[in-house]
Amino acid sequence: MVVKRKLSCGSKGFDFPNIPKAPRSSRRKVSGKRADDDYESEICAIDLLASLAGKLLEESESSSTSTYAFEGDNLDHLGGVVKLKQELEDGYNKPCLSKFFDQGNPASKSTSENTSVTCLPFSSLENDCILEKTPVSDCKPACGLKSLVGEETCVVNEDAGSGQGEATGALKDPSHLHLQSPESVHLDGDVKLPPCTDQLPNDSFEGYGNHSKLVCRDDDENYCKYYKFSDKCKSYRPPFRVGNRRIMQSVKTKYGGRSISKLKCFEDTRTDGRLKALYRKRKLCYGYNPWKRETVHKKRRLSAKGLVVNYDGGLSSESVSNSPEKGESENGDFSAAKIGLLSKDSRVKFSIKSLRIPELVVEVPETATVGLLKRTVKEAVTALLGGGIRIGVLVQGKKVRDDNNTLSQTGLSCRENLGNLGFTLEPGLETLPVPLCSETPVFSMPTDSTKLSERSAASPSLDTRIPIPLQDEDPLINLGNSVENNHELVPHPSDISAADEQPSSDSRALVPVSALESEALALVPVNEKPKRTELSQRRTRRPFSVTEVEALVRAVEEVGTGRWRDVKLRSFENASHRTYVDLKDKWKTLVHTASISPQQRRGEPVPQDLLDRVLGAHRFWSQHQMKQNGKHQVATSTTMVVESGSSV
DNA sequence: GTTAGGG
DNA sequence: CCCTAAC
Repeated sequence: MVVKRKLSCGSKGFDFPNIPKAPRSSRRKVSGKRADDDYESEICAIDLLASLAGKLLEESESSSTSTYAFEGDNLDHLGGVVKLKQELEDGYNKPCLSKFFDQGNPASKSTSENTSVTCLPFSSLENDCILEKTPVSDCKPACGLKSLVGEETCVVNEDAGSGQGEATGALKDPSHLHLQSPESVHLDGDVKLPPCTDQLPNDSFEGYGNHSKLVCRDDDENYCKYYKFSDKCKSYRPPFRVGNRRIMQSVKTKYGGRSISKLKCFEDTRTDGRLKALYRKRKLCYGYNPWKRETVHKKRRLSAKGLVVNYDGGLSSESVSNSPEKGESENGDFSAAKIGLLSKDSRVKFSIKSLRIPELVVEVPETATVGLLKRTVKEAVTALLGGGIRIGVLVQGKKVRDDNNTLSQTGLSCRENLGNLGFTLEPGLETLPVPLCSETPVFSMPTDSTKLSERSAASPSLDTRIPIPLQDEDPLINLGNSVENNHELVPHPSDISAADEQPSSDSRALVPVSALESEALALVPVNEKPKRTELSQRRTRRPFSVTEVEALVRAVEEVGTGRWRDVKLRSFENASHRTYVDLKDKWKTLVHTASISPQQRRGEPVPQDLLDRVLGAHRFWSQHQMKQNGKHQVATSTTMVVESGSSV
């Protein structure tokens, strides 16, 4: 028989010292581990560029060419380097990149000296991230890619992080990709740069042969650099090589002034021709700031149908003139001059003004804020790119399907009119619609997925439907990150798709969704499989109002702590955005807030009387729980005694 | 699915 | 607000 005693106590009268709850001490707190693929979506833009570079290179190669495997520090033999710099910060970036280079990284210097070749001394690689190494083609490197910052660096900017907004970062119309002769290498000025562009090191995106290097950086001055060779070269394995390519990764990160360097090796078995970005720890490359939010730079306008998002600028690359007389780096580790693999002729320069995702469909309610819109678009782009994207090449408006033809065979050479070269972004093969979030019911999709798929297959358009929470707050505002809010809804008289080679593909980048009473909307990317990163999108911070706090306090006073579900049902049943975990967390912070001096408190002040009630309830229910525990123990032993003695 | 606690 | 272990 279990002895049960009723606790007869009011909400006051107990003033026991706070006694910690029975800790679940046995459980180990495993530090949050990030999925390896967390990074992939975040550098998908790099992936994209690299894929593009690889594609271009592939097409420029004749089928028999690779000779050398880049191994270890044999950078002298690199056929080329493509370096991409990406400012990333947990998917978002900040404008300034200078620090890393200010610290004496020699790689940062070469580009600032009017050389079109950025030479990265291998010695610096230990701070870099070498992802892949493959044999370098010795074919006539018909082209190279060099990205531009200012004029030399490619910046894939997902977030300008600048008050100027509209900075670099988006993907633009493939038709804007241009081929240029070596003599006319430069950007069309279509790429906008963040305010700190001038600080950007000239650690630019360059390409020679098949070797590419990707550099990304987050706002904590964390850098990752990736080297990658065209997959095409996989078939040209040096005799001494066995097995898969080895991939080395060296990541240097810095947190709070501390640097962490890691060197890893991977085996890459991938054969899909895409760059493989290998991340093992998100935090290795990105400072962890759980409150950071991201945006995508974009133009947007309100149309009759709704918001239209136009991605503008940001993804650009430029070919490199690999003239031997150039590119001798200070350290001379690998330069075009030393490489000597690149012929002086038949080189084609590409100035990729921009890439644009032809069609991106997201759904937002009218009441969504700009910040949420940005977030949504960012998710859409991330999902899009992360799902695997293919590059199509258009010449004279016709799609070039034979990847084995050389550029000249395709009719592309520096002597030809290259104005009609275009690139398209196409959805990858994996295009199963997957909900990105499930907090709320998924909307009906404006059009059936079949049609979307058809349209996507028939054109370079990509549809990605993304739900966003319907909220009245701009997370960026809440974060005090006001720079992004300088963006305005800019009326955009022209249809963003007007210049598209697919005029039929309408421009509804954003389709208004009927307002739902629920505070969150669902999204369904139509063509891309989102990655876990998207799935675990952090919710928008929604500070508790005093009213909510009061309701919470009242509920806790009534049902006690430890019954958060009841609290939720009792006082927050209609607040769909408040989960019982939220309430529990809020209570936790309330107790803490009430325990500290008013001077230490932040945010919207909570009336002292409420805080007093918090402490009172906390004390009471803590004690109550203790008594419960003690009673339970007594009861247990009593039961045991009874059972053992009852012989029943 | 809830709860507790660390991050 | 997220994540995870323990229930």
